[in-house]
Amino acid sequence: MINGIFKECKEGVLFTPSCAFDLKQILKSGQCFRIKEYNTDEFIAITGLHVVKIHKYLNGYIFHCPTEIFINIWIPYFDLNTDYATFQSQIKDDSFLERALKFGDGIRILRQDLWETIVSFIISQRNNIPRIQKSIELLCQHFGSYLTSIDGRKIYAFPTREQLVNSDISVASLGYREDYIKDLCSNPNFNLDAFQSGDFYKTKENLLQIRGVGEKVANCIMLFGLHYMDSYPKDVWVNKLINDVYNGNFDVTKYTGFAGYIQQLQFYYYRNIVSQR
DNA sequence: CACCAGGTAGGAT
DNA sequence: ATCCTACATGGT
Repeated sequence: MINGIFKECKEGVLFTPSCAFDLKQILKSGQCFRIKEYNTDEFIAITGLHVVKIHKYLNGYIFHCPTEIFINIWIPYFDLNTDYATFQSQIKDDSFLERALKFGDGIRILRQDLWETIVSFIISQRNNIPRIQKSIELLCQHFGSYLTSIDGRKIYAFPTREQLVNSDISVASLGYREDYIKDLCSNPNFNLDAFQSGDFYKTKENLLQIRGVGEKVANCIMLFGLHYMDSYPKDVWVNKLINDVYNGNFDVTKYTGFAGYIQQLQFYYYRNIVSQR
């Protein structure tokens, strides 16, 4: 682990970050829709069939799980083996980005489950974040496997394709996106292995074959579900910011190797602060 | 009432 | 190839 240290404690694992780890920022950064702060400084994170309670403790976080699970599941999920300090040190000569970094210095790019990411970002199109979260929560509650209970809250896994394919998913009120999800679940040609080639353009081409996936959603899936760090999704906020701050052109090639991280910093700062005035 | 939300498909030019 | 518009739903 590069940006912090961890050690066993009686509740599980105490993780003390040295760089770029703030759960509140991460859950409000728009890359994931299911990390929840259910009480002040008490969080639940879910990936695949794994659930963990995390609570803030001193200048770190306690993960309520065995050390082995922390190492095998949560270190990769929170991308703790990537050094964000190196990325951050390359931000200079750009006062907007410097302010964005100051505001969102706890953001990391998660390594989320691919299937969940595909479905979630199809739902995200022309939608707003609270409603996306609600729809996804309804899908999980109605069709996902029950995992466990944390402080009285029942936790469900994200539904598999098999769990969705013959279900009436209208309870999630996805609007016109419901058809996209149905198509995805029932398309016999769809196979998650198609996105594991390791080639940026081939992978994007394959993603664009999915009905409901265009340029922007494909880039989100590439960044958040496949960890292509050079993917730079342009949504309404990023387009607005490029116009307002950079007079219409932002040279992303300056940040090769971590363009997606730069995008997250810009998105999080602009959406939460600058545009609120 | 109009307008917006982490856009895209399908059709017209 | 590039431009245009309809699109479900719920919130302000």
